[in-house]
Amino acid sequence: MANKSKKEHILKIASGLFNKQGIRATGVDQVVSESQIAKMTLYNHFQSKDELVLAYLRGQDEQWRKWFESSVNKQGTNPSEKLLAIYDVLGEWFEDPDFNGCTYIKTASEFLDRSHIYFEAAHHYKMFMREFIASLVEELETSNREALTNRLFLLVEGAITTRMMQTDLESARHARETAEVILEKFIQNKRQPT
Amino acid sequence: MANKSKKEHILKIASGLFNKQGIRATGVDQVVSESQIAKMTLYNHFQSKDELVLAYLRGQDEQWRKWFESSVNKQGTNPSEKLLAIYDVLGEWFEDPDFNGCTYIKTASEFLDRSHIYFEAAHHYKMFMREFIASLVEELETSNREALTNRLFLLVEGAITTRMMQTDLESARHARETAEVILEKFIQNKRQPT
DNA sequence: TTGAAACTATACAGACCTGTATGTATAATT
DNA sequence: AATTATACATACAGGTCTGTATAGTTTCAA
Repeated sequence: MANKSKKEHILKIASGLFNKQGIRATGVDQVVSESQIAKMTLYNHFQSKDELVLAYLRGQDEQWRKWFESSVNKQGTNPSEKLLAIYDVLGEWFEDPDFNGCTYIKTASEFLDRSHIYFEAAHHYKMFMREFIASLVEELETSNREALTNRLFLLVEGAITTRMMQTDLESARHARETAEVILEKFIQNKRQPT
Repeated sequence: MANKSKKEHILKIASGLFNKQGIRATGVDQVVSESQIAKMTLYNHFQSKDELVLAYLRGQDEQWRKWFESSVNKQGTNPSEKLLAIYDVLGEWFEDPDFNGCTYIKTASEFLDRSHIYFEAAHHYKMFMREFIASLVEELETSNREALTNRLFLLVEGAITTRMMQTDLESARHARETAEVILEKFIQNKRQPT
């Protein structure tokens, strides 16, 4: 196994455990034993568990967002279609048998202190989602872009949370249907009569 | 200090710590020292940390829901007013300087295993919120009560999550404004002309 | 083939965790 | 006055945690 890929291997195993069990519940020893490496190898690549966790948070963002944004852009051709596709892609995510909720909602829940470095990271990465919506809304013809962004973002977070909590297994569809109503309300109707 | 109130005192201190720091991050020793009691006193009242945690989850539900439902019922006189009042009351909750997010979203985040007793408890208590909405929707004249309940519930959970994550500090207002649009869409317009 | 870099295994330090054991103090009840 | 319940302080068992120390082994390039 090559030098660089060993670090990636450790990070991959650790990410899986953090996602499934939580950060506090996952010890370095478990990461070591499941990665089948020596403990010192981990500490050669990561200065501390903190650094490993931050790499995990960064990696999840890169990986997940790449998948999410490309999936959305594939499904929709114009901005309002893309905005609605967000909820369809969420639905695909929810159907993944490995779906374990949103890394950042979970991390913020575990480290609620706003000045904690993990909370800050979680907040930071979560804002990208909001900005992705905002960038699509920007392309729309509507009077109040910020208000629309807030509402659509709210629906995304609600869908993720209710799905994670198992309180609404069809939350993605419900969010989409709600988004449709909201979008209609905000968009100056420019549709061609068919 | 009376017999019964000692148990309540311990539970109160523990609940504050669980809420602020999380369940895993709060050790029995800290509960003991901050309660200013002997460790054996805690273990005389609670068989284990598990039992203390379950008492915490139960207590939060009783306490919070009593406050929430009575606040909502105070603010609204008819069902649709009450449904919208939900988001105003959420807003009041969010302004509490001790606001620390939803106990059950946090607990589910910390103990993601669906068969874990804490996750089950969190899910259980969370469903009461959904049922509260459903009971109000029940009184409305509308065609699809379940669909409306799902949407309003989604907005509640989205508002709580975005507020906890600090990604939308006005989420209660945004949820309310969204709920107004949804409600209008679902209710057969029976308003008297004014 | 030699030498540096990376990895391995094992042991340990020091702090934390949950839960128990022991013995004492206090106050109400019998 | 004796009993009972409750609380107290202290110590400890046995396990976990993060991180380090040490010494031996593999890998790979010059």
